[in-house]
Amino acid sequence: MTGRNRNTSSRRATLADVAQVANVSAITVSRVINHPDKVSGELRQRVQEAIDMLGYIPNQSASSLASARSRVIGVSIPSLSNIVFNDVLRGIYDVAGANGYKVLLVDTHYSPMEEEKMVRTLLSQSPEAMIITGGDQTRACERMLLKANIPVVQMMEILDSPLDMNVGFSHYRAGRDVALKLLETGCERLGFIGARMDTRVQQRLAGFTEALQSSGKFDPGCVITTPEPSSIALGGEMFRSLISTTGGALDAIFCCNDDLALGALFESQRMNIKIPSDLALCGFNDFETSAYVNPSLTSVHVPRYEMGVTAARMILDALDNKPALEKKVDIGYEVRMRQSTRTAQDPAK
Amino acid sequence: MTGRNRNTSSRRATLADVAQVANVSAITVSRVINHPDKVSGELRQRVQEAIDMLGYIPNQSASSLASARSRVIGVSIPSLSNIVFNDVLRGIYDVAGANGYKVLLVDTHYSPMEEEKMVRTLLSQSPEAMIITGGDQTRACERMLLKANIPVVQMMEILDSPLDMNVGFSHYRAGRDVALKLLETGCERLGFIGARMDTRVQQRLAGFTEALQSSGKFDPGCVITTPEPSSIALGGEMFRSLISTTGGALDAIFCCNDDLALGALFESQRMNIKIPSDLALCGFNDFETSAYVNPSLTSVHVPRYEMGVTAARMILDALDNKPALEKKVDIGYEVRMRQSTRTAQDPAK
DNA sequence: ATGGTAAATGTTTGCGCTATCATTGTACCC
DNA sequence: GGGTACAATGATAGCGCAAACATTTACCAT
Repeated sequence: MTGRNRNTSSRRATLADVAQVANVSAITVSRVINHPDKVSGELRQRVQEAIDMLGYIPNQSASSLASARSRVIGVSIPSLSNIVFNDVLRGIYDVAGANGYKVLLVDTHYSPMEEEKMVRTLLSQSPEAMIITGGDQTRACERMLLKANIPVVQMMEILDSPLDMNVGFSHYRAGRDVALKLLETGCERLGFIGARMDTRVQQRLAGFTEALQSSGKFDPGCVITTPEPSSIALGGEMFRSLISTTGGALDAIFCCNDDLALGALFESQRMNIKIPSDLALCGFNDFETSAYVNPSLTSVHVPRYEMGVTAARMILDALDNKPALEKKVDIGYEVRMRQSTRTAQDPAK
Repeated sequence: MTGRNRNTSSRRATLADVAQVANVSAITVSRVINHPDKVSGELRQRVQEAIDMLGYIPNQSASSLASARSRVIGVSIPSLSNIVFNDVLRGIYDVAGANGYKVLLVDTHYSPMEEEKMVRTLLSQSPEAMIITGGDQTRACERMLLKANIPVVQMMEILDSPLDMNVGFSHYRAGRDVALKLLETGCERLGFIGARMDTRVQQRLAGFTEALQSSGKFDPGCVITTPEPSSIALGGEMFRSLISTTGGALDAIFCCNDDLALGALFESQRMNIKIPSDLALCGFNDFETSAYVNPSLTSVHVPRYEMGVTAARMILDALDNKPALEKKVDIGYEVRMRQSTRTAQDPAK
């Protein structure tokens, strides 16, 4: 089979190949793909047939280069394993995909240095916009993002001075509200279990601490943290450790996320500690498990999917030059009181 | 500020800009970035300074176009919300990232038609390789993938005739093994709860069914399935429903995944059904929760992270023209017997 | 008829980069 | 001292596409 190399089978087909088969100019093929309304029905059909025949797939690199439009949104998250980001990503993908945008996703492993590298990688793809997590970027990373001159959304938390746009909620207030709610149910001695201790967890702890201090009930000896990543296993270990160091004198424990809280809950069952009568337990993020476990777990619910959707919509509006309604959106949260904590009416110990 | 448009501040810097500042040719700058060993130390430093000064970030579209290398691996998964894929993705990202590849990820929502569209999108980015899920592609999708003439890995399940490479395990054998293990512990009447019912779940059910039929213990009335996506809530509902239709005569239930199994477990606690003495329960995928919940949940453990790593490594080897050790890798699985099932020695009911 | 307008299609050019080949400089050998 | 070998750098061309501008045709109002 001579000529195999220069024919349809081997080389990837180009616009020019399609144009030749359809007996039109290359730009007409381009128009059929990008602006079909600008081509007559007859030609449109002829070109489409040639495209199908050759199995033509446009070369997006060439298109991006020529048109300065990549149709890519860069997204940076700190962890692929933390399922908190799944829902957020789903929101972003749903909105971006429905509007013809691809998502290029990177994982920074909670490291600003790595984030800087990853953002550079993303920017080299000429994304039309970026969605990044939190406000803890390096100076160099901020400079790159500003210089890129594209819409940027920082998500997950509310920032004092975002680079551009911002959607999230106040982890500080959420942590404070948890403490207040626990106090309301008659709990006096409150403990805290925290892992990873990224900025958002630190803010939760700060709010929690502040609420306790202002009612004179803060005891640093009841706070236990670790830089290790959260897991159910770790929650169990830290629970056991906190119970032993405090001599079992705690009324309630706030775990910085539901992984830890579920680990604590399961461990408490093994230790024969009654939840909530012996000890109340509160998590954060409100996983589906938390609502169904027995006793069900009090947690802070966050509209993560909606946050992803909002981030993507803010980006799209900015790209469409729509006047942004707000550059900063507080997506809120809700403390969901369940069986793992006591009720105000029944603060029995 | 005249001239602002043509200077560093506004327009994105190009190779030529860097070259001019460093007083070298453009190709030298390119070499500093891509083949630094081919440039003398002095020039390399001068160029690097110019790059830093201008905040130059290469345009990957132009690079891809000129070099026919995109450094992109396309990955297609059926669901972003199903956390089973998190671990797999983590494996892929870790290996791909460490080797300078970007991952372009799409979600097909378990639809072959959507998968076809998404694969077309991925191919338009000229990926150097593709990792896709399962073997349930449309004919057109298969044709596109073959025509692209790049390494392709189909993952998650073992296929009879993969398009190219394949890593996964036999869901059929896993389902069969679960049935056999449950029979070994003295369970006679086995039920099945399945949701989503994608091909892999169907294979688990087929294996499960086959094992029961060959020992004359299969009862289709004990099988309950739905095309809805799995969730803990759904697991609870289906459990309640299966218990009521079978009149509570079951010895054990195999849930097609751990979401459903945990939902069933939590619901059984509320219904005051004793696990495993009244009823044994087995899940699939072995989430972390399953090992720590009380009673701990028997489940089928799958090395998902390793599967992702293996998929990426197979791709890299193929791209390096290393002789692939095997085109098909069985990553295996393991039925982990825990407290939610009985033991062979103690088959008490 | 004449000019004017708009729709349909084509020609040219350049996006930013790298492969390829060409050139220059430098060390080294017999 | 003339040749060989190789390292370092540069000039040129072209990757595939779409923006910008040009041309053709059809149709209408005057």
